Amino acid sequence: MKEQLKTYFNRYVSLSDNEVENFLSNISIKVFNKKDCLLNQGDVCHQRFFILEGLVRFYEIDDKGNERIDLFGVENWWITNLESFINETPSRQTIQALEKTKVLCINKTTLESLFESIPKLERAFRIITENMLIAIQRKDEVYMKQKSKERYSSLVNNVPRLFQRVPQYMIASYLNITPEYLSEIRKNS
Amino acid sequence: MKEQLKTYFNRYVSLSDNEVENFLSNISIKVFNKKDCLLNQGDVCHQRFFILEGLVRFYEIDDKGNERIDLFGVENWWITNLESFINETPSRQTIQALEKTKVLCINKTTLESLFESIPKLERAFRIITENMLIAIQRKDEVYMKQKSKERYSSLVNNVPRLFQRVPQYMIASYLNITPEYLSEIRKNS
DNA sequence: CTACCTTCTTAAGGTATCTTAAGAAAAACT
DNA sequence: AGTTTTTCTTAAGATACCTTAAGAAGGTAG
Repeated sequence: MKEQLKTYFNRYVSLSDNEVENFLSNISIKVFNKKDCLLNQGDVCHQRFFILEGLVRFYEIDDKGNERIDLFGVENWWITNLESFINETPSRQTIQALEKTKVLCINKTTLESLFESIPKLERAFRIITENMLIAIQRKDEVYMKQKSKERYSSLVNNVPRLFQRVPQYMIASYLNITPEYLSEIRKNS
Repeated sequence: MKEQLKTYFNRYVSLSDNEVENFLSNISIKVFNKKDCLLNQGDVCHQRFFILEGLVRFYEIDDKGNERIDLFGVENWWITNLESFINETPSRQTIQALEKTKVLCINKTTLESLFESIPKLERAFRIITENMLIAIQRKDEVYMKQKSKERYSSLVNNVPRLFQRVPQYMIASYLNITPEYLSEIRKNS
């Protein structure tokens, strides 16, 4: 686990063993079973989670009671509701484990004090946030510009593994299509 | 101008006069006329721009030759093609001035060396990036979940000033609606 | 093995939105 | 003031996608 984290951070900055130890001593590990929620809609998100193993979804429920999935989180991703985390406002979204999921948890004040003591960690988070921004902009490019059928094939081409781990109706929700129409699309392709 | 920048950064971190001076001595100022491009599709984006005065749009052209506006940049916003800037890959988007626009320009290596010499500046950019991420997630919430009519009224309510500065067909593009249909929506509301 | 629950498919009819085409209005030049 | 260019509107017909409803298939639990 220490190795996994070190390898991960070394993509962005070089942390010494000491710094990794310091980081680790400030975080906790939690395991969520399938269907458990890491964060409930309405609650303030006090933590950032780093997914060691497993899979989660970040979703919201609209006025008609339909779920809409914004994002899946897999191994080696940080996940949180950033708006709720930063402003300490109630989350409009839920984060739920879709498999048994093991995460690192770090809360806001701890993270801020770690940024003081390990500046390279703040750099890593600056870069990680930039990468998240790029990822969401890329998703938008696809989703704003393309029709359902094309969004579906983008996903098939870019993240084929997802289809083995997630039921099709959740893929549909993530693609912003009804499950019925996704079924239709798949029949004709 | 120095004051504008100082006020801006002080939202996030407290920079001393010296640090602001240091920052200023490393940047340049440019003025773009209406319709000038800050960045052309196909070019690598080597700079980040801070808008002192004016208005720009960030847009791309799809396969059918239609423009799609991702984002407007107004006073006190940083704008860049982050993906192109970070990976040094050709930009799929163009950044164009919609009014006479005065910007600060800072290039990548300069910014990185400033991060070394002024750690608080890196913190400011970490926070600025987080806020951009939140803004884009909020936009997505509206755009994925809501129908055209609702997207239009969200924009009217949240950024009414935009309508005085931008032609309606660009609003339509930003809302991901055809100009004809936006016209229809406005008629019935 | 049977029963239940979750997920996926099919099809008919409806609606939001686009496409095309044309003209009106407004703004920008000369 | 007149001409050109840009922007906005209107309307008819097309299409992508949704809604509803029902049943099929597959998994899980008693």
